[in-house]
Amino acid sequence: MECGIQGDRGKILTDLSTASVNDSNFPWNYYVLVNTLKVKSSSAGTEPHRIARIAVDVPGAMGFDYRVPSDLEGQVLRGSWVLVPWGRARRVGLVTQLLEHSEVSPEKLRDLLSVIADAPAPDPAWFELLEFAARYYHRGFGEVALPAVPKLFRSPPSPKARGSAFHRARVRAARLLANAESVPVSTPPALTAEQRVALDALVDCGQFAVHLLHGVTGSGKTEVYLHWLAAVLQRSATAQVLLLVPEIALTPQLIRQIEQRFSGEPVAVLHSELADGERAAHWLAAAEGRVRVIVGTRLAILTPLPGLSAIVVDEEHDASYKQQEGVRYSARDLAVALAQQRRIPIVLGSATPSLESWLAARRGRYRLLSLPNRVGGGVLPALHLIEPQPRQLRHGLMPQTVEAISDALARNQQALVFLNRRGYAPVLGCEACGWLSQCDHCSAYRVLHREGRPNAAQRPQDAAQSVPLGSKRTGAPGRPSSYRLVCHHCAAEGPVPHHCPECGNVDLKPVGRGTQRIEEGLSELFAGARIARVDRDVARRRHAARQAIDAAHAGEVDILVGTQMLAKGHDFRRLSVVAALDVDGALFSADFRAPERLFALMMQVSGRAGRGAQGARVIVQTRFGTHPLFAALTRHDYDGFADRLLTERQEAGLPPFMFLALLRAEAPVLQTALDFLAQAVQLGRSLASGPADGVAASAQQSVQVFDAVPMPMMRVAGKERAQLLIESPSRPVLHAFIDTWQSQLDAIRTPVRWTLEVDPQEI
DNA sequence: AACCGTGGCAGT
DNA sequence: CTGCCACGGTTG
Repeated sequence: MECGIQGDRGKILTDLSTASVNDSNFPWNYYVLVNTLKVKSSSAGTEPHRIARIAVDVPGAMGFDYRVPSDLEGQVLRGSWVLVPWGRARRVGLVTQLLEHSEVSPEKLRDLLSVIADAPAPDPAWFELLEFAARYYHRGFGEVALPAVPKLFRSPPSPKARGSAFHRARVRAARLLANAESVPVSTPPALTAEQRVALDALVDCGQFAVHLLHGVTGSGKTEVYLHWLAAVLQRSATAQVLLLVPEIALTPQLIRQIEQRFSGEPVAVLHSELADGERAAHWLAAAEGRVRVIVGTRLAILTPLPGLSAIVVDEEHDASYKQQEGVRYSARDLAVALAQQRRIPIVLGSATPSLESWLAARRGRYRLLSLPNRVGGGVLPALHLIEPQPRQLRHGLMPQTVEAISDALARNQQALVFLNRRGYAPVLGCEACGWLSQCDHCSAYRVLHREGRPNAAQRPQDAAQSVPLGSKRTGAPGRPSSYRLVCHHCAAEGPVPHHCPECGNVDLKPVGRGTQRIEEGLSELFAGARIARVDRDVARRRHAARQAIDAAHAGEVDILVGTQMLAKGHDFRRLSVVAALDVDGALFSADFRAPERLFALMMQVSGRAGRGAQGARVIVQTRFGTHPLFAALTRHDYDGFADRLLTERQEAGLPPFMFLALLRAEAPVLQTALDFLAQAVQLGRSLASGPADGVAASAQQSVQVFDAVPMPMMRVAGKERAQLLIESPSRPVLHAFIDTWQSQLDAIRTPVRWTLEVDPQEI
């Protein structure tokens, strides 16, 4: 079997780890200069090291220097976990460097307190990944490394606790390992010829290679992953495999399926919802190589995995791989960088790959594997576009939509109504004067929510009735229900005013529809049908969303209503109609990625239909049925759509042909943020057009600094925000630019809070 | 992030 | 004159 993509590794390196100084394109002098300023290098010597540079969990910090007490010399290594004094408190830190001298004045230096004896052994490969991420996202090592460590290991040991956090986690992990032995074993289904071809093409020989597994919904990508990972595990007793999944897909069902498939093989699960103790146990078991199968969401990529031998990123285009706070890393990109660093193969799977991956495949840097057909000969559902006519709409549905749902119910099949807008109505308005329920703190409307009513799934007989607003009860006797106005962007919420705050008119009307209102409408249109709603409001109540989904699987639900929470991973056997409402907003969004996301979402939503049922249909109510996006959707033509978008992106000078970074600023008053950004623009432009030996080697490698603009949602939670975009066709040039620019920005004394984001996904 | 010290301001 | 709060700088 051929291993890797011959002759192309250099290219991949340039693309994904261009901050690496190994790259010949890299402006060497520049980089070295910047980094000596940031991390003072040590001179090599034979004397024992006296100073340890230690990363702690502090924003913006590269590391802090401590003296190594003489009795600890030899125990303090790069990668050691240590306890250090921090002001009057203590902190856990990681040793990043050993030095002989510190630039810090001697009177400030303090001794580190102790080495945490039973912490995991230093993991150089993990450090290499963290260093890459810190460099790539222009953050301190500690900012990247410590959030990647479970909270229990980060907090200094309390004298009261018995044993160390590591010890307790190890005990727990042992229980996890013991339990795994007792899982019934499932025999893997036979692969289709198509799946077999894809599987055979996957490399499992310890070479770096990126495979893009492009398979339509229902084509059995998961089976290919699981077969491949099982084969990798079989090759070596110490091999570990990592399966990354989108947040929404990490369900107990998936975990169970994986546990059954890797019979007797314990599975570590890593995601942010885990309780602290559980997360610590799974993390430690993974970090010490005791668990060989690791399944997790984006944060799992930053776990030490000493035996890592293969990576799968499922639904690689999914937005949840992008961390949206703190260090805004992309777990998918880091996964590719990690695979390259560890010289192991990686599979990126999707029905609608990101344009970044698609381009890489088109250029031959990623190897494209296709699963164009559904397993079991299932056909993709037919797409129907219906233009909503205001006079014909009933509770937001066109007659054809109502009819399709009726048909499905009559044949004892299920329907899914998809609407990416939770709440009862997106706005409350006054008909007399035009007042709208604007949020006081954000540039957004407060959303009308209905509260105090159980999910219809639990009380299907409790049909909702239309009720005048302001009423404190629904038609259901004794069951109080009230409306509230809720801002989706800040914590603000409040009661519905009894009369218009502007003109006093008492006739306030909900404008538009959210999932709650659609749910209510459906229960009127389909009396007796069992309806369940799944959105973030339902999911807030523990297990409620899962119960609704389980009920749907069990055939106890006729119509599912929900947001994109319903779009992924679920495979409803009897689902034959999917209706998507109100998707038009995304067609004309200011964000250039909106069409790409809408296409992926529509493919995913429609993929829910027809897996078990014949003649499945997807109905999209849109006023823009002639939009090329829908033509491509109708033909199930991702390739054509993606190629077309790539052409547009190339012409417009946008990713994946350009590399972007975003400087965001927020302040109580917009102008303050804009003033700061104006300085940043000035500094940036003189830097970009600087001397010939500066950042811009040629016009083709230049950095362009755009003007600062208010963010699309200018005000959130009382803060006004603005941003400025920089771009370059060369990643190394962009990174070198940011290094200098960032240090210039650091020197500006300003009350403005600013952050720099590399590879922003939302603009 | 969490903590401390400073300085401005209001209230006694 | 005292007490409180807000802000900004530091943590090695």
